[in-house]
Amino acid sequence: MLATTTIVTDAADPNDDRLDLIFHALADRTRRSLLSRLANGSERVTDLAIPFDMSLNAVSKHIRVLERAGLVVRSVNGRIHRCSLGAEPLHEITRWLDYYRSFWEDALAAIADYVESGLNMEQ
Amino acid sequence: MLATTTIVTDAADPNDDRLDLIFHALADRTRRSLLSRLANGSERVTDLAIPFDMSLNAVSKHIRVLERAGLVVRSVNGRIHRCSLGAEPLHEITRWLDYYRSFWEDALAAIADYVESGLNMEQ
DNA sequence: CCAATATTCAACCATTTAGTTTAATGTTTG
DNA sequence: CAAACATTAAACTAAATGGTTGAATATTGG
Repeated sequence: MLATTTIVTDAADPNDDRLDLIFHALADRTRRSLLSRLANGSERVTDLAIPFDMSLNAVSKHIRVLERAGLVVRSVNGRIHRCSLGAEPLHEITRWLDYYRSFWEDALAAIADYVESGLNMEQ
Repeated sequence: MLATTTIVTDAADPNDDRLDLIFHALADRTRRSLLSRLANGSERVTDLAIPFDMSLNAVSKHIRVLERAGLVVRSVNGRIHRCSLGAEPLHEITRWLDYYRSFWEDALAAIADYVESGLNMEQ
């Protein structure tokens, strides 16, 4: 059954700030690629930058974006900055998805029903 | 145990284009709010725009961004454009998450092990 | 100590974004 | 048909983004 709660704006929800940062960080293939590299283990900034066709500085900036989102954690040891994956955002985004998945699937099921029954879906 | 596959760039992967669009679309609270509205059922553009403190045109543009990402599907009937949720992106993003979740959890477990065993994680 | 290394900072540029306002387009309806 | 309605199009602005280069900072090693 469809939930009846109407979520309208959630204006100024502090969670929204985090989701903005997380989704924005993931909306770039270079950054997603960096994450997939880190899934194989932590790496220095310089090493992370090697395979990319852009300056070290650019990669450094990308890493900072990931860091702001909590997707990357940095541990500084002398001049070496070692990056690894951050956990919370994955959970956060998973929670977001899980929450909406039910609505989504309900809504899509409803649409499928309309289609099946041959009714006009408009109006 | 940690996976040994090294994913480096995945350059020009057509899937990346889609993920860019999807994550970008989700990286805005107005758009996420629109999606949550649509989870309660399809709506006209005008109605969707009502609760927001911005012009109808701005909302119209947001809807187009969601549409490009496949998150919203539009069915035009006369002058009325009825919007509803699109399914594939949810699956796409879920697949992405599921794929990386294993690496993620492995990596995080490895980090936890280091911490537990009191070893220096750098180098 | 001095040079090389690892990384960021700062200033800049082109492009995209998110919003605005003012038309334009097409559809209903009295 | 003419006016109201639903929506997009177009042109514009301010701010953010993704990249560059060149300098600054701090650490390490010979």
